[in-house]
Amino acid sequence: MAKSPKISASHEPGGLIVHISGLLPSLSPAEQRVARLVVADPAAAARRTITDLATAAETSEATVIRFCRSVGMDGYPQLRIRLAAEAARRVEPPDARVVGGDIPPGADLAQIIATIAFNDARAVEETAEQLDPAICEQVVDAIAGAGRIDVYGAGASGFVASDFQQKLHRIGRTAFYFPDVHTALTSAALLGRGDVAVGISHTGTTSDVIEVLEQARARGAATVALTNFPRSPITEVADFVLTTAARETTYRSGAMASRLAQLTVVDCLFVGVAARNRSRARKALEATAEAVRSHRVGPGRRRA
Amino acid sequence: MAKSPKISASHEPGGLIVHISGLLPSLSPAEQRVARLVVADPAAAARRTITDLATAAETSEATVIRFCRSVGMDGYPQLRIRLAAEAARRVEPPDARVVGGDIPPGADLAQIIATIAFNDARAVEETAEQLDPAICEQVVDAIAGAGRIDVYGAGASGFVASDFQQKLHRIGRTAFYFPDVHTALTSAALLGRGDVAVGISHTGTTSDVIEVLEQARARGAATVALTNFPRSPITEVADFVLTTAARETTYRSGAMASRLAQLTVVDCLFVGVAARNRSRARKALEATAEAVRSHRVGPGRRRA
DNA sequence: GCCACGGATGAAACTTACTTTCACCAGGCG
DNA sequence: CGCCTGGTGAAAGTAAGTTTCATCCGTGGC
Repeated sequence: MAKSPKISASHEPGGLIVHISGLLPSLSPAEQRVARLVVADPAAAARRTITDLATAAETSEATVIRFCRSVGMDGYPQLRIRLAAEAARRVEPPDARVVGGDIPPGADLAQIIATIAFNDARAVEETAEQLDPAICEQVVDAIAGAGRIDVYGAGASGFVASDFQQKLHRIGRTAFYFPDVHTALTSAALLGRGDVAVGISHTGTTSDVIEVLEQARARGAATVALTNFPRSPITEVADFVLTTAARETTYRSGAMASRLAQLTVVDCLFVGVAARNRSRARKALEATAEAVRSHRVGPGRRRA
Repeated sequence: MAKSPKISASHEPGGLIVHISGLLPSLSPAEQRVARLVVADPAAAARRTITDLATAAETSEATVIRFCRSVGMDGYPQLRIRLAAEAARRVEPPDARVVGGDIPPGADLAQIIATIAFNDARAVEETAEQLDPAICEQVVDAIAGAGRIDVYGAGASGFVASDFQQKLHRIGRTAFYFPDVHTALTSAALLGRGDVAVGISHTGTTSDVIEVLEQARARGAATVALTNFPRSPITEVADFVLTTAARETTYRSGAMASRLAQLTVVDCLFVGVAARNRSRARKALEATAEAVRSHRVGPGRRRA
């Protein structure tokens, strides 16, 4: 029985379409008509029902099924989803993104969005890659065992600092953030051995933050710096230096990508600390979530 | 009220999966079970028959159909094909990283970092993909031409709100943020036609923010909602709805990835507004940068 | 506490899509 | 000329998908 010439369906390296066109000549006339339709527009074929496709190929459903078997599929539905997958794969690159650079003057919003997202995502990824787990570990240890944690930051980095403080607080660590330098200095003066001070500054040159960190260090607290520049002044007053990897672009300023990168680092530290005592952290989180529950309204019903 | 906010319903080029996870909370329990299966493994779902999937989700075929309709498909076959296409597009199974999931108890810091960074980066990318430039454009227009802009947000979203306020302020737009609900309500009551109110809430269920936005809308201001869930209550009081696409994981809470996604959206709006009047924005930015210069120390200073 | 209401749900009826069977036809060959 | 053979579609059969509808359950009004 020379029947059922099933061609290796399981593995068609060049793709299903290539595979089909390869054995096109070996198909019967009616099947060839089907095959040609499929090859011409896989995506469209995937959308059609078997009856539809049969009609378009001027043949019967039975032939379409036979075609499916001929190219190694189980049946029509399988062919359909394979075609859909195939079609999706060959549409790929819409890459109009402006890499790393500034936004061009004439850019439309879609371009702006793509550019920002790309740079933001890359900053996050690259930051993670260059983060030293060993140093993170030490910082996490310090924070997890700290009597008190002060987080400092000014301007855009202030948001990150504030966020970190709030996170630590939520899992039951005693943490503070001060928007005001004077208060921060006062607080730093009250730190001591066993406490931790975290200073956040993208440029690493914010004198306020450096000053406060210096004070904290003088009092015996462990100091941590989070900056984009490993050689910047802030690193000189820090016991531990964590760096972000944002290639900040010129004018758009606001340290946009860097802020995301900072937040990522903060999140890592946070999760690390929380993991130190899972059950306690979880309980604290649940308690805090519960606390705001009454400020939530029921989930949205679909609009009629 | 609820005059159908502009949720790009048909427009979800950012991926079906993202779209579905955004809709998840607005689905009924049985539909959610289906949705979770689909999101967890789109490729596998595409291979299943409707009966199969229904059984796996411990529900009936009818519910699966309802689910298809809920996410905007015609029926099951269409969903299947879209899923297959989707699954094909996202290529690699990310090796050790824990996708979208929680951090495993025994994870070491390197793993934690990789996981967080991956999810964060993805949230940013997927958010950008599903953002509707047309709606952004309208929002940017509104903000660029607004007499006054109020930004509302509570908890974690409060940071984002505050950040947005600060950004707008830096380029010379009159913007406010209020950490306190009462003050916010008061301010909202003073808004009027030509003003813009932006409400940020990851879940879209924060009653405080909804309330304030509602007030603003009643006074004639254009209202913008930024949330992860396109069917959540906040969208009912918003003229424009912008969505993030963070698949927030369970316990680690704090809406970590979502916050980055929110910031990305905020940045896009910011740059969009700044681009409306480049020279003025640039001048404002330079002025603000100049203002803090004296708080910066020279690079590589030796310890003082 | 009762009842009306509306949404959620699955069983079953129903429709459509897919698959198999089978009879037919055309051509090739003894 | 008759018999086989592969290709084909009509029609029967089966499975998949869709609709309908009765039931259930929670909610809010009285």
